[in-house]
Amino acid sequence: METLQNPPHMNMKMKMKMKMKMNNRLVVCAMLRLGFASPKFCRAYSCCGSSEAEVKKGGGRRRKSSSSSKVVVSDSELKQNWLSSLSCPLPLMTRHLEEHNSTSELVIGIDPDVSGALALLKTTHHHNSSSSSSSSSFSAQVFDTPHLQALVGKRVRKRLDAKSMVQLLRTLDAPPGTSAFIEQSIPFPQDGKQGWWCGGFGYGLWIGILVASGFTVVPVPSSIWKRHFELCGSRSLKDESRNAACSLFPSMASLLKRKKDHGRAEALLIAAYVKAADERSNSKHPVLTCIISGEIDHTANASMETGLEI
Amino acid sequence: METLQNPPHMNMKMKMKMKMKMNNRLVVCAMLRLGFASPKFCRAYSCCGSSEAEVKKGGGRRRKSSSSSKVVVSDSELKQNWLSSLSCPLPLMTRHLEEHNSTSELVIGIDPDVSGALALLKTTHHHNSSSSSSSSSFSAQVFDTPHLQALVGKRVRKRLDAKSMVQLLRTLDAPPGTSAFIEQSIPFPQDGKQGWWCGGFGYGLWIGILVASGFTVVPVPSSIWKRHFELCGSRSLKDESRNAACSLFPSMASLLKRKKDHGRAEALLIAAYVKAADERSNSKHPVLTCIISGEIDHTANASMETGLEI
DNA sequence: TAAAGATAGGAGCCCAGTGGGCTCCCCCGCAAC
DNA sequence: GTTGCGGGGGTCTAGTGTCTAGACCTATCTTTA
Repeated sequence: METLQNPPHMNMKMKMKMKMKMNNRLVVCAMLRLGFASPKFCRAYSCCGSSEAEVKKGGGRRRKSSSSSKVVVSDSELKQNWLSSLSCPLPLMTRHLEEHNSTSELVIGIDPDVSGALALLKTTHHHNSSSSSSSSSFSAQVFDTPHLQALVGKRVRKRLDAKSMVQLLRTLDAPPGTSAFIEQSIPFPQDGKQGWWCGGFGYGLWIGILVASGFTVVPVPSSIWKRHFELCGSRSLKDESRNAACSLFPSMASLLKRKKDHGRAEALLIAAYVKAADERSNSKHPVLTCIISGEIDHTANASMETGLEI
Repeated sequence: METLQNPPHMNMKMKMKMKMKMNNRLVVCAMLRLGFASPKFCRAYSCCGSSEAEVKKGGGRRRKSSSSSKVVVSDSELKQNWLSSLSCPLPLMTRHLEEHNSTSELVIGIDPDVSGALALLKTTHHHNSSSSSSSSSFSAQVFDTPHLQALVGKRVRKRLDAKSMVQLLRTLDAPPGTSAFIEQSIPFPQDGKQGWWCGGFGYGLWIGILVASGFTVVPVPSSIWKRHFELCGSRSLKDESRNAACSLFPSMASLLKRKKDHGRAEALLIAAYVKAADERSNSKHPVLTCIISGEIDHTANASMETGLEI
């Protein structure tokens, strides 16, 4: 007997619309706090101060030559849909979230290159009763991305090791829904095809593993955190980023001595940037626990009308 | 406090070597049965009839210009390492494997393109006591790969939907270790960079999701199953593959009527090819339960000396 | 092993015999129906 | 909405805003220390 079952992604557009109505405010506010969303992006959301009509108009771009008004969703909706497609709740996620000790926040930064790295920042808040300022200590870890030698064509090349990546993530013992910030793969036009392929492969492999493992994935363009650390200068950016990581994490200087430790520095800086943006927002809870908003999608059919707040 | 922990992929080479000693025979025999391994490839394995010295010599390629003998592992080892890096045992996998009802075999075929599909073939063996021939019925399902509209540059493009892919895989209710055969992404040199990027992205995303979800991933070049179904002809291969899928799965003809159903046909044919190769081998158990061999790696430290057989 | 510099690159299988020969897409934008 | 055809293509953010300017890599291979 051969059958076709409707996959769960059918009627996605309708589900997305409903979910967005519920989650827009949380997600956009989180992105605002992080500095990921440009004012224009947020203005397009009705919950952030603009009119609903502005949402329907779309972002005003990409109609350079297409005169037909085939745009049914706005740019903001597209961005939001893409972002929310990068986090998938684990079956037991809700319970774990409640059991999660919220006094320590985990942030993961990932450089997805084949010589990249994964950085884990654990921030523990100490609410000092004797002073009004609450200090926070953090521990940082960095792991080189597991890779192996593979035979591609007639050559031996480095490829990411999916199994070891999965096992590495499991050893982190991060609670489900932990936010993983991954640098976007944006190759240059003059780069070779193999560079483009590898960029997409590493990016996709990390996203797939993270989403399937229950993490909340947020892509970050490299220019974002580089500007934050004032690394957008002209010369020797690789060395500058390593120096910046050394000054932020002095005890990791021994791990950042070599040129080839650039990937470690990048992963650390991504995580550090997110942490800085998080603390700047004065939020009491981990910022990106809001972004996930995945369990709402999971229970949308049951509590569609009441699930406006987590 | 900042620390660096040695990731679990350290000493990978040594671990790989030990694991290969244990798993070579099983994996290679499985690949032989499937027709994935060329005779030359298998000859390089001592367990398949050749001498150990031949293994150490390497594959005899890729030393076109490099006169230095820097090759320390053979081509076969590289291939095997890559293959074994594409399956990761779930923590509770061993138990689930034993509980798995072995009279039904699942095979997953995947076309990783953005308009691709996933095919699920479930074979149920009927051992008819009245006749000597054991018949087998199978059910086929096919799912379009979930995708969404994303804003890339100033354009709207189709991108794979990671969350829906994960949820789709969960609805399959496949036992851990189920084999997923995914078509390899091999772009052409004259193809554009975006094609190369997308090929790598879809390939990596599927692999990441599958490995993290506990599936056993086996990449399959498209030429393999196309030759098996004698589709390597010259003209209108897209239509031919759809016709072939229709004849193999007559009741799915309604799902393969359009040109754009090419991805469904490809996924079905990949799964059908694997099933055919599986049955041709007259194996009593699902062939690729052997390939996983992941739990050996998981317990290698404990039972390194005794774990020669599963 | 690490670094620097320069350019932007297929990959896989089979057969015959350690290289040759042959195969294979994909994405994306636009126009037409 | 689907098909057919033809060529191989950056993308992102922020500002001077419904466009422009300026920013950003990567992989792979060879040589040198």
